[in-house]
Amino acid sequence: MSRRIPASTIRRLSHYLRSLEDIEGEGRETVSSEELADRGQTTAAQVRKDLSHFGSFGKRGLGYRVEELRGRLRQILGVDRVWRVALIGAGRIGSALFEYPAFELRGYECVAIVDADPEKIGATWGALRIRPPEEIESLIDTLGIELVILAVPAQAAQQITDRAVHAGIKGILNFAPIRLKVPAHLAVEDVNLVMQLEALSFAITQRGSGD
Amino acid sequence: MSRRIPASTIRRLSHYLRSLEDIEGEGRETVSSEELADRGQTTAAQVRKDLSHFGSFGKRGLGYRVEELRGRLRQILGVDRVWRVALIGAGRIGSALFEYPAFELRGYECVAIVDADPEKIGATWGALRIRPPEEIESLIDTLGIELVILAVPAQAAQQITDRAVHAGIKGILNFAPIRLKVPAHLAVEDVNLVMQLEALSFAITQRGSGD
DNA sequence: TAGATTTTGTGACGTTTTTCACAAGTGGCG
DNA sequence: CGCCACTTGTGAAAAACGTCACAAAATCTA
Ligand SMILES: NC(=O)c1ccc[n+]([C@@H]2O[C@H](COP(=O)([O-])OP(=O)(O)OC[C@H]3O[C@@H](n4cnc5c(N)ncnc54)[C@H](O)[C@@H]3O)[C@@H](O)[C@H]2O)c1
Ligand SMILES: NC(=O)c1ccc[n+]([C@@H]2O[C@H](COP(=O)([O-])OP(=O)(O)OC[C@H]3O[C@@H](n4cnc5c(N)ncnc54)[C@H](O)[C@@H]3O)[C@@H](O)[C@H]2O)c1
Repeated sequence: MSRRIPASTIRRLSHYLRSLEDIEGEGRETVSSEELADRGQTTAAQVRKDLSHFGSFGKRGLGYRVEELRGRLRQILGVDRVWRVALIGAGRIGSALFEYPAFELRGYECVAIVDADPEKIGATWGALRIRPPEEIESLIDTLGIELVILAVPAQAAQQITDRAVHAGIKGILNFAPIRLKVPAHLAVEDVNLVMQLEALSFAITQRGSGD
Repeated sequence: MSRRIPASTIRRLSHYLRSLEDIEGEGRETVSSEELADRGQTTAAQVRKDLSHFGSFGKRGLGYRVEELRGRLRQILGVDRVWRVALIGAGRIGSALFEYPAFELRGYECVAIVDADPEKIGATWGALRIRPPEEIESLIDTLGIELVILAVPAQAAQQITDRAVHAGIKGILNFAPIRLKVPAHLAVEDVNLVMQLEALSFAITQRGSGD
């Protein structure tokens, strides 16, 4: 039951949640920390330590009730409710994301799409009409949007961010390869695929030369 | 000059490299650890420690010569050469990635596209023709492919991986939301956007209830 | 009920990573 | 040249994170 939670713990909690869904799908009722560890590339002690930051959810000798733990994790991760999301940038990556069903399945509901291209503004994607950037603030405000998926070119990203932040959003999933300047309290997750490719080439290069 | 390098160091090195490119674009010749730190959301001491794992590249009193450090980082990260990449899965995310210029700019050159859909096989994207999965091994072999960008549905991912690994690839950028089973020496980077959204909703939820 | 068996929750411990602090280089300038 | 201002590189200290080991709780068996 501690205060500051390591980011690595949060990542693992997401894995545990996915594993629990799988296990529930298999019809199982309980699960041990050891099994969760096996499915998540970690150790049983780590699983228990991770969970212990938030309380004690298991029964000694038995393990965890799958359904209960799943509910607890959803609560902890804040996915026990619907999050209203705006997609800003209806380009290549934006359209792939929009059609990706996994987001909505997890409670992230895209309720607005914004793009600056006059050719795109007004077009309909699913049930949504693409809106111009001028409407960002009012959309966020009237639709109660808390999260933004930012998929615009790098040079537009900071400006859009400032406006979204000003309108009261709470978190950003940022695809633009820049470090956004935001108030300290705001949550930002960067998706940087070039960095991940570089991690791969480093690992491969290192391995070859190192030992 | 140590042996085992933290993953967080590698991530920061990528940031430093990008910052150095910006700085070079601004026409500057030298840079201090402090300025690199400011641009990278870290500290000057951390920058110096990160670099010190690989040697000493700066001059006391002066800082680092931008061009030289950039070259060293490219060498360290293994991006001082071209990496041949296969894109497997020519769907929504695959097509966004294929058209993303940042990869090629950094030396990741897509030299093959594979998809299982008969409607897609044979189509041309840029200068490439989409190949059927049966050809994975021979493409990897004859084209000298070392990296795979895996953008197929989760249920196909492991099978494709096994074949690519068998054919000798060295790293995988994996978009499928499963943990791939690969030999220990193989480099895998997972892109898991749902996990990143969950990190956001956790941070937001936590902040609200915590303090 | 007693004893064997299982598995959690957690304090203590060990390792990794970050931060700190400063001696030692470097160039500029009077 | 000698001093000053600046900045690196790096041991040592601190903090963060992960692992271990075991008492405690729960079930099962007979
Ligand atoms: N394509 C990829 O695979 C990929 C991968 C990782 C990151 N990214 C990053 O994601 C961002 C978008 O990439 P993309 O490939 O989809 O580019 P894209 O050009 O296909 O799409 C960008 C969209 O943003 C719109 N836009 C531009 N300025 C805008 C503004 N001020 N307000 C609202 N909309 C605006 C454009 O009209 C366009 O529709 C870029 O920052 C890119 O670096 C792309
Ligand atoms: N769309 C997104 O925004 C997004 C985001 C993150 C992760 N992902 C993941 O990326 C993967 C692809 O997603 P998508 O949205 O592009 O799906 P998609 O259905 O649009 O594309 C998948 C492609 O893979 C091809 N394919 C299927 N089986 C194959 C096989 N055995 N060999 C070769 N090709 C095969 C299909 O023909 C299709 O073209 C999925 O695992 C998904 O979970 C998608």
